[in-house]
Amino acid sequence: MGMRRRDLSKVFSYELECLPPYSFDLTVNKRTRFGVNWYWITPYEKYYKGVMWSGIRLHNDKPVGLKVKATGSLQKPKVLLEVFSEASFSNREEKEIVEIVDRCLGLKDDITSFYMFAEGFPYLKQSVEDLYGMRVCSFPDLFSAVILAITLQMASYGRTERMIKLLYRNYGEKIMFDDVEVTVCPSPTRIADVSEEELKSECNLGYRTTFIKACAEAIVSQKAPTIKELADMKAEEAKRVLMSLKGIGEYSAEVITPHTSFPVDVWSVKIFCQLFKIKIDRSLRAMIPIVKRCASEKFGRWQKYVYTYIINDLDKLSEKFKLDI
DNA sequence: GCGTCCAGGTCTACC
DNA sequence: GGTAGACCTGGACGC
Repeated sequence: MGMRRRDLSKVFSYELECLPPYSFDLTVNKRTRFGVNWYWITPYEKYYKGVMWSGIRLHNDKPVGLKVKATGSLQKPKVLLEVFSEASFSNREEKEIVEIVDRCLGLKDDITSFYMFAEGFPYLKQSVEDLYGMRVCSFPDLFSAVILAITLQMASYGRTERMIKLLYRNYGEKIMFDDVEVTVCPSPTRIADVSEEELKSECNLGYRTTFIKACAEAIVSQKAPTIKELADMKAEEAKRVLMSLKGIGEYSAEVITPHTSFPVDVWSVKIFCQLFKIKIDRSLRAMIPIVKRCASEKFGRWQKYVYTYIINDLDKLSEKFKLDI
């Protein structure tokens, strides 16, 4: 395979505005699932002393290095972004990069309204206290979202992480900037060019291989929308379009969509039934639509925030609310 | 140790 | 318009 490494240099910096309260640390360094840290943009990014080095791809697949840090305080937050690349950017590209980072950091989310809403639910009140300032992160592009959604299917946390890391290691790209090395997401073009046999054996993807490849091809041939296009659609429309991709069912569409959603699976449905006091009177899989309906009625536009705050606070919630996980 | 079972979802093929 | 059964890999469990 022999991954070439690109050396990038600084092109521009930008100060992003964000609505308080904002915790950069809790947002980019989510400690989900009992001490396990989840990545912000790539599993190979570096986070050290409040500074994040990560990388995205632009529309033309060109890798871009990001150095992001928060200055100021929870109540007077500022985010400083430095951008690295092999070549300079057009104004439009600069704008695209800033928009992606803004969205991935959830900077413009009206979190104060969510916190007021959360007052009405004891478990949310607790989570807000525990994770004060945390935002929901969006995805930089459709393909990285698709990779996560598909590798989450029918797999333990360990297996998901292994598949993702193999995909990034084998087919992603190494970039070096600010003396830090980061591996970015594979481009859909690269994955579309790899044979199914190779992809399957190199990344242990199992039957998910076909799904990943079909999605990569749909993106390359522009049959799939961009994240931005999905965001501009109505929520139901975005979900419908996502579900028309091979390997993307309801759960994956809800993981990927930039709109609010509640991506319950057979593992998390048990937790939500306990918190929402829903009686488990059938198989866990059959409980999923019931829990989803309940979440939609109770939480409306805050569903994704509710989901993320609960899932990221299970250590404390399970203790306090005696959850059987 | 070695087989067997089945999972944190989706598709296909049947009603 | 709804649902059983197959599907990769690999961890859990029975012997």
